[in-house]
Amino acid sequence: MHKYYSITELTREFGVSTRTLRFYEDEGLIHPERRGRTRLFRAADRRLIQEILRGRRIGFTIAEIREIVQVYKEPPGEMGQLKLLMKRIDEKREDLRQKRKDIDETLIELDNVEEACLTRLAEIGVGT
Amino acid sequence: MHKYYSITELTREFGVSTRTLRFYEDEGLIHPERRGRTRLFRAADRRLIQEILRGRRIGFTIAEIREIVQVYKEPPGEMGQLKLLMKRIDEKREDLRQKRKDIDETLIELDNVEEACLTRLAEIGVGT
DNA sequence: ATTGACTTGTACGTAAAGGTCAATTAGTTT
DNA sequence: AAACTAATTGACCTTTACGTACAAGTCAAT
Repeated sequence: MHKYYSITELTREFGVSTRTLRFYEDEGLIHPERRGRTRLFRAADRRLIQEILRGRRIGFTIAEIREIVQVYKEPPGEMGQLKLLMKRIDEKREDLRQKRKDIDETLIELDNVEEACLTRLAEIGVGT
Repeated sequence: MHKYYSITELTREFGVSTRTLRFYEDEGLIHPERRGRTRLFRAADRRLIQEILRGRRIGFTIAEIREIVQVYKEPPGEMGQLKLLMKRIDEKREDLRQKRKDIDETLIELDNVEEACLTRLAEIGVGT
Protein backbone atom coordinates (compact mmCIF):
# COMPACT_ATOMS: atom_id res chain seq x y z
CA MET A 1 0.00 0.00 0.00
CA HIS A 2 2.76 2.45 -0.87
CA LYS A 3 0.75 4.81 -2.95
CA TYR A 4 2.70 7.86 -3.98
CA TYR A 5 1.30 11.13 -5.23
CA SER A 6 3.10 13.23 -7.77
CA ILE A 7 3.36 16.92 -7.24
CA THR A 8 0.92 17.78 -10.01
CA GLU A 9 -1.58 15.26 -8.74
CA LEU A 10 -1.68 17.18 -5.52
CA THR A 11 -1.71 20.60 -7.13
CA ARG A 12 -4.74 19.52 -9.11
CA GLU A 13 -6.48 18.11 -6.12
CA PHE A 14 -5.89 21.15 -3.97
CA GLY A 15 -5.92 23.86 -6.57
CA VAL A 16 -2.49 25.19 -5.80
CA SER A 17 0.59 25.55 -7.95
CA THR A 18 3.72 23.45 -7.88
CA ARG A 19 5.53 26.58 -6.82
CA THR A 20 3.40 26.68 -3.71
CA LEU A 21 4.22 23.13 -2.68
CA ARG A 22 7.90 23.64 -3.35
CA PHE A 23 7.72 26.83 -1.37
CA TYR A 24 6.20 24.94 1.54
CA GLU A 25 9.03 22.49 1.36
CA ASP A 26 11.59 25.27 1.33
CA GLU A 27 9.85 26.68 4.37
CA GLY A 28 10.20 23.38 6.14
CA LEU A 29 6.50 22.60 6.31
CA ILE A 30 6.66 19.40 4.32
CA HIS A 31 9.37 16.89 3.57
CA PRO A 32 8.34 14.66 0.71
CA GLU A 33 10.58 11.76 -0.16
CA ARG A 34 12.69 11.75 -3.28
CA ARG A 35 13.30 9.31 -6.00
CA GLY A 36 16.33 10.82 -7.61
CA ARG A 37 15.36 14.45 -7.62
CA THR A 38 11.64 14.18 -8.04
CA ARG A 39 9.40 14.47 -5.05
CA LEU A 40 7.22 11.63 -3.90
CA PHE A 41 4.31 12.51 -1.67
CA ARG A 42 2.76 9.94 0.61
CA ALA A 43 -0.63 9.95 2.22
CA ALA A 44 0.78 11.58 5.32
CA ASP A 45 2.25 14.39 3.24
CA ARG A 46 -1.07 14.82 1.56
CA ARG A 47 -2.88 15.16 4.86
CA LEU A 48 -0.30 17.59 6.09
CA ILE A 49 -0.81 19.71 3.02
CA GLN A 50 -4.51 19.70 3.69
CA GLU A 51 -3.88 21.03 7.15
CA ILE A 52 -1.49 23.62 5.87
CA LEU A 53 -4.04 24.88 3.40
CA ARG A 54 -6.68 24.96 6.07
CA GLY A 55 -4.37 27.08 8.16
CA ARG A 56 -3.81 29.30 5.18
CA ARG A 57 -7.52 29.78 4.64
CA ILE A 58 -8.03 31.05 8.13
CA GLY A 59 -5.19 33.49 7.80
CA PHE A 60 -2.30 31.78 9.53
CA THR A 61 1.10 32.87 8.34
CA ILE A 62 3.70 30.36 7.25
CA ALA A 63 5.49 30.91 10.54
CA GLU A 64 2.38 30.11 12.53
CA ILE A 65 1.67 27.04 10.49
CA ARG A 66 5.23 25.90 10.91
CA GLU A 67 4.91 26.33 14.63
CA ILE A 68 1.93 24.00 14.74
CA VAL A 69 3.54 21.49 12.41
CA GLN A 70 6.66 21.42 14.57
CA VAL A 71 4.64 20.65 17.65
CA TYR A 72 3.23 17.61 15.92
CA LYS A 73 6.63 16.45 14.82
CA GLU A 74 8.26 16.84 18.18
CA PRO A 75 6.24 18.05 21.11
CA PRO A 76 8.35 19.98 23.60
CA GLY A 77 9.56 17.97 26.54
CA GLU A 78 10.63 20.75 28.82
CA MET A 79 8.32 22.32 31.36
CA GLY A 80 8.87 25.94 30.40
CA GLN A 81 8.41 25.17 26.73
CA LEU A 82 5.20 23.35 27.44
CA LYS A 83 3.77 26.23 29.42
CA LEU A 84 4.78 28.66 26.73
CA LEU A 85 3.14 26.49 24.14
CA MET A 86 -0.04 26.35 26.14
CA LYS A 87 -0.09 30.10 26.39
CA ARG A 88 0.34 30.39 22.64
CA ILE A 89 -2.49 27.92 22.15
CA ASP A 90 -4.72 30.00 24.35
CA GLU A 91 -3.91 33.10 22.36
CA LYS A 92 -4.67 31.37 19.10
CA ARG A 93 -7.91 30.11 20.48
CA GLU A 94 -8.97 33.61 21.45
CA ASP A 95 -7.94 34.79 18.03
CA LEU A 96 -10.02 32.12 16.33
CA ARG A 97 -13.04 32.77 18.49
CA GLN A 98 -12.89 36.44 17.55
CA LYS A 99 -12.63 35.50 13.91
CA ARG A 100 -15.63 33.26 14.20
CA LYS A 101 -17.58 36.09 15.74
CA ASP A 102 -16.47 38.36 12.93
CA ILE A 103 -17.59 35.80 10.41
CA ASP A 104 -20.98 35.33 12.01
CA GLU A 105 -21.56 39.05 12.06
CA THR A 106 -20.50 39.38 8.49
CA LEU A 107 -22.77 36.54 7.45
CA ILE A 108 -25.69 38.37 8.98
CA GLU A 109 -24.66 41.52 7.20
CA LEU A 110 -24.52 39.63 3.93
CA ASP A 111 -28.03 38.38 4.56
CA ASN A 112 -29.20 41.93 5.02
CA VAL A 113 -27.54 43.14 1.87
CA GLU A 114 -29.02 40.27 -0.04
CA GLU A 115 -32.48 41.02 1.22
CA ALA A 116 -32.08 44.65 0.22
CA CYS A 117 -31.12 43.40 -3.22
CA LEU A 118 -34.19 41.22 -3.45
CA THR A 119 -36.45 44.08 -2.42
CA ARG A 120 -34.82 46.27 -5.00
CA LEU A 121 -35.17 43.60 -7.64
CA ALA A 122 -38.84 43.23 -6.86
CA GLU A 123 -39.33 46.98 -7.24
CA ILE A 124 -37.64 46.98 -10.57
CA GLY A 125 -39.50 43.89 -11.65
CA VAL A 126 -42.82 45.54 -10.83
CA GLY A 127 -41.86 48.86 -12.35
CA THR A 128 -41.03 47.47 -15.77
CA MET B 1 -23.71 66.54 19.61
CA HIS B 2 -20.96 66.98 17.03
CA LYS B 3 -18.34 64.88 18.62
CA TYR B 4 -15.26 64.53 16.51
CA TYR B 5 -12.54 61.97 16.90
CA SER B 6 -8.95 62.78 16.12
CA ILE B 7 -6.89 60.31 14.17
CA THR B 8 -4.77 59.33 17.15
CA GLU B 9 -7.82 58.82 19.29
CA LEU B 10 -8.97 56.22 16.83
CA THR B 11 -5.58 54.63 16.35
CA ARG B 12 -5.43 54.14 20.10
CA GLU B 13 -8.91 52.75 20.32
CA PHE B 14 -8.41 50.29 17.49
CA GLY B 15 -4.76 49.54 17.85
CA VAL B 16 -3.78 50.60 14.37
CA SER B 17 -1.35 53.21 13.12
CA THR B 18 -2.17 56.56 11.58
CA ARG B 19 -0.58 55.27 8.44
CA THR B 20 -3.20 52.58 8.30
CA LEU B 21 -6.10 55.00 8.55
CA ARG B 22 -4.58 57.29 5.95
CA PHE B 23 -4.00 54.31 3.77
CA TYR B 24 -7.66 53.40 4.06
CA GLU B 25 -8.55 56.92 3.06
CA ASP B 26 -6.23 56.77 0.07
CA GLU B 27 -7.92 53.52 -0.87
CA GLY B 28 -11.29 55.19 -0.77
CA LEU B 29 -12.65 53.27 2.19
CA ILE B 30 -13.22 56.23 4.45
CA HIS B 31 -13.73 59.92 3.85
CA PRO B 32 -13.25 61.86 7.07
CA GLU B 33 -14.02 65.55 7.07
CA ARG B 34 -11.31 68.14 7.22
CA ARG B 35 -10.69 71.24 9.21
CA GLY B 36 -7.90 72.77 7.25
CA ARG B 37 -5.71 69.78 6.59
CA THR B 38 -6.39 67.74 9.66
CA ARG B 39 -8.88 64.93 9.55
CA LEU B 40 -11.99 64.93 11.66
CA PHE B 41 -13.66 61.61 12.20
CA ARG B 42 -17.30 61.38 13.12
CA ALA B 43 -19.18 58.54 14.74
CA ALA B 44 -20.14 57.16 11.34
CA ASP B 45 -16.50 57.11 10.27
CA ARG B 46 -15.64 55.35 13.47
CA ARG B 47 -18.21 52.66 12.86
CA LEU B 48 -17.06 52.24 9.32
CA ILE B 49 -13.52 51.74 10.52
CA GLN B 50 -14.76 49.08 12.89
CA GLU B 51 -16.33 47.25 10.00
CA ILE B 52 -13.24 47.61 7.89
CA LEU B 53 -11.11 46.12 10.64
CA ARG B 54 -13.55 43.32 11.09
CA GLY B 55 -13.26 42.60 7.40
CA ARG B 56 -9.52 42.71 7.71
CA ARG B 57 -9.53 40.22 10.57
CA ILE B 58 -11.40 37.67 8.53
CA GLY B 59 -9.03 38.06 5.64
CA PHE B 60 -10.85 40.32 3.25
CA THR B 61 -8.59 42.27 0.96
CA ILE B 62 -8.87 46.02 0.67
CA ALA B 63 -10.58 45.55 -2.67
CA GLU B 64 -13.19 43.27 -1.17
CA ILE B 65 -13.83 45.60 1.71
CA ARG B 66 -14.16 48.49 -0.70
CA GLU B 67 -16.68 46.52 -2.67
CA ILE B 68 -18.86 46.07 0.39
CA VAL B 69 -18.44 49.66 1.48
CA GLN B 70 -19.47 50.87 -1.96
CA VAL B 71 -22.64 48.84 -1.86
CA TYR B 72 -23.59 50.59 1.35
CA LYS B 73 -22.86 54.00 -0.07
CA GLU B 74 -24.79 53.48 -3.27
CA PRO B 75 -26.56 50.21 -3.88
CA PRO B 76 -26.70 49.35 -7.55
CA GLY B 77 -29.93 50.28 -9.29
CA GLU B 78 -29.59 48.27 -12.42
CA MET B 79 -30.92 44.76 -12.78
CA GLY B 80 -27.72 43.15 -14.11
CA GLN B 81 -25.63 44.79 -11.44
CA LEU B 82 -27.98 43.58 -8.75
CA LYS B 83 -27.86 40.02 -9.94
CA LEU B 84 -24.10 40.15 -10.18
CA LEU B 85 -23.92 41.52 -6.67
CA MET B 86 -26.11 38.74 -5.39
CA LYS B 87 -23.87 36.19 -7.01
CA ARG B 88 -20.84 37.76 -5.36
CA ILE B 89 -22.65 37.70 -2.04
CA ASP B 90 -23.34 34.03 -2.44
CA GLU B 91 -19.71 33.35 -3.18
CA LYS B 92 -18.58 35.27 -0.13
CA ARG B 93 -21.05 33.39 1.97
CA GLU B 94 -19.67 30.09 0.82
CA ASP B 95 -16.20 31.35 1.50
CA LEU B 96 -17.11 32.39 5.02
CA ARG B 97 -18.88 29.14 5.76
CA GLN B 98 -15.77 27.26 4.72
CA LYS B 99 -13.68 29.48 6.94
CA ARG B 100 -16.01 28.81 9.82
CA LYS B 101 -15.59 25.12 9.30
CA ASP B 102 -11.83 25.54 9.14
CA ILE B 103 -11.89 27.47 12.37
CA ASP B 104 -14.02 24.94 14.17
CA GLU B 105 -11.76 22.13 13.07
CA THR B 106 -8.70 24.02 14.13
CA LEU B 107 -10.22 24.79 17.50
CA ILE B 108 -10.75 21.11 18.07
CA GLU B 109 -7.18 20.46 17.06
CA LEU B 110 -5.97 23.06 19.50
CA ASP B 111 -7.95 21.36 22.22
CA ASN B 112 -6.20 18.11 21.43
CA VAL B 113 -2.78 19.66 21.46
CA GLU B 114 -3.53 21.32 24.75
CA GLU B 115 -4.66 18.09 26.27
CA ALA B 116 -1.47 16.41 25.11
CA CYS B 117 0.40 19.23 26.79
CA LEU B 118 -1.46 18.72 30.02
CA THR B 119 -0.80 15.01 29.99
CA ARG B 120 2.85 15.67 29.36
CA LEU B 121 2.97 18.23 32.13
CA ALA B 122 1.41 15.78 34.54
CA GLU B 123 4.03 13.20 33.62
CA ILE B 124 6.82 15.65 34.23
CA GLY B 125 5.20 16.84 37.42
CA VAL B 126 5.02 13.32 38.74
CA GLY B 127 8.46 12.39 37.53
CA THR B 128 10.24 15.18 39.39
C1' DA C 1 14.23 10.50 -32.33
C1' DT C 2 11.12 13.54 -31.35
C1' DT C 3 7.20 15.11 -29.19
C1' DG C 4 4.81 16.02 -25.05
C1' DA C 5 3.95 15.87 -20.29
C1' DC C 6 6.14 16.32 -16.14
C1' DT C 7 9.84 17.45 -13.22
C1' DT C 8 13.83 19.98 -11.32
C1' DG C 9 16.50 24.25 -9.52
C1' DT C 10 17.61 29.18 -9.82
C1' DA C 11 16.39 33.58 -9.99
C1' DC C 12 14.06 37.70 -10.64
C1' DG C 13 9.35 39.89 -10.18
C1' DT C 14 5.17 41.39 -7.82
C1' DA C 15 0.85 42.71 -5.23
C1' DA C 16 -0.90 43.75 -0.73
C1' DA C 17 -0.71 46.22 3.37
C1' DG C 18 1.22 48.84 5.53
C1' DG C 19 6.25 50.72 8.09
C1' DT C 20 9.45 54.32 8.35
C1' DC C 21 11.58 58.64 7.72
C1' DA C 22 11.79 63.39 6.41
C1' DA C 23 10.22 67.84 5.89
C1' DT C 24 6.53 70.75 6.96
C1' DT C 25 2.54 73.20 9.30
C1' DA C 26 -0.47 74.62 12.99
C1' DG C 27 -1.82 75.15 17.46
C1' DT C 28 -0.47 75.75 22.54
C1' DT C 29 2.34 75.79 26.54
C1' DT C 30 6.31 77.91 29.09
C1' DA D 1 9.55 84.17 21.22
C1' DA D 2 10.98 79.38 21.80
C1' DA D 3 9.82 74.95 22.36
C1' DC D 4 6.43 71.18 22.37
C1' DT D 5 2.90 68.65 20.48
C1' DA D 6 0.03 66.51 17.08
C1' DA D 7 -1.02 66.58 12.47
C1' DT D 8 0.03 66.67 7.52
C1' DT D 9 2.06 64.93 2.70
C1' DG D 10 5.37 62.40 0.10
C1' DA D 11 8.77 59.20 -0.75
C1' DC D 12 10.88 55.22 -0.33
C1' DC D 13 11.28 50.57 2.28
C1' DT D 14 9.75 45.94 3.90
C1' DT D 15 7.61 41.48 4.44
C1' DT D 16 4.76 37.75 2.94
C1' DA D 17 3.52 34.41 -0.21
C1' DC D 18 3.89 33.16 -3.82
C1' DG D 19 4.06 34.13 -9.71
C1' DT D 20 6.76 33.75 -13.71
C1' DA D 21 10.41 32.74 -16.74
C1' DC D 22 14.33 30.00 -17.99
C1' DA D 23 17.28 26.20 -18.77
C1' DA D 24 17.61 21.60 -18.28
C1' DG D 25 16.66 16.68 -17.08
C1' DT D 26 13.30 12.25 -17.13
C1' DC D 27 10.14 9.29 -19.13
C1' DA D 28 6.44 7.31 -22.09
C1' DA D 29 4.35 7.24 -26.37
C1' DT D 30 4.23 8.09 -31.19
